[in-house]
Amino acid sequence: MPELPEVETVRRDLISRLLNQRINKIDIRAPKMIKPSVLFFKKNLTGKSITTLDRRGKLLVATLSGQRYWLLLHLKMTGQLIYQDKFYQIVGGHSLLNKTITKGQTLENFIGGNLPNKYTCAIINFQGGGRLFFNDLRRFGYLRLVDREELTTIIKNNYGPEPLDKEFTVAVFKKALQRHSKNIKATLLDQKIIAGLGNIYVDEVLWAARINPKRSAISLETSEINALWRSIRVILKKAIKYRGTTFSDYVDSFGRRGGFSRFLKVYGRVRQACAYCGGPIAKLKLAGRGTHYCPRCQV
DNA sequence: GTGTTTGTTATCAA
DNA sequence: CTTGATAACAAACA
Repeated sequence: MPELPEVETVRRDLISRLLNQRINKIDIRAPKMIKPSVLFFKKNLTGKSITTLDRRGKLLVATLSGQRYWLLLHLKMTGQLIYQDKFYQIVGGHSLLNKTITKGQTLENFIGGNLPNKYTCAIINFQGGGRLFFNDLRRFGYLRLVDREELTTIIKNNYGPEPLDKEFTVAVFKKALQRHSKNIKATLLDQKIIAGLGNIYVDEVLWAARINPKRSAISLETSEINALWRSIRVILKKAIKYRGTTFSDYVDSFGRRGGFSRFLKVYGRVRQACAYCGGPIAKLKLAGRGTHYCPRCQV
């Protein structure tokens, strides 16, 4: 599931690969995922280039040349953005970049096979021969072209502070938590309160801070808020460093799995031993989501 | 056929 | 106003 570290990994890689290249041709295979319409999308994207690529929470925001429209890309649950330049070739049934595989990557790190595949929803072709594939098995994701006003409104109405920004101080965090009486799991999943966390990282940061996911946000002590704030920062940064978590479908822009999966302490580890106390990790449903935690450590 | 997986939005009830 | 629960979206898997 692409959350902040996964989207950030894709963003950084794409910046170094496709910025300022002219978009030549757009191939849409799943029209429902294109907003406001395929016709409008093609008309206003063709001939442009992406001049900057930013991220707000889990949303990618591409500024287009001309500064009239912005391209929003959301991967939702199973979306992938895979970029292949003109040097890609087929090796052992997989689409691979020569340069990448010589750096010590193995075939096992790559999933997805040749592109396009049956999950390819859109292909953006660039002048230099590069191609950006937007794949989405469950088709929840979207590509959306917006003007400046829509962009401002969308970001203002839907996204709280960026957890890795300087502005996200522990004081800001504390103030936000104290406005909510719902459980801390649901609070951290709320993108308006803090942007970018999803189900995996919420479970992980709560375990690291030893806070029970059922606790109400407003009930947290100052020491617990401090611990939680630190856990969020440390875990997100480490997850970015290791290029995100692959649990099912996420891959980076090279089609590679994330490296953070082996650092997961609770997510997907029900009945396995807690790294703190050795007791079994439990699982329950909270905020409509599978919630993993250690009942002995997280009180 | 049933339940489970989740990012996000919509809807309804309390 | 808040919250919580549920469904919807879509596809795969056990």
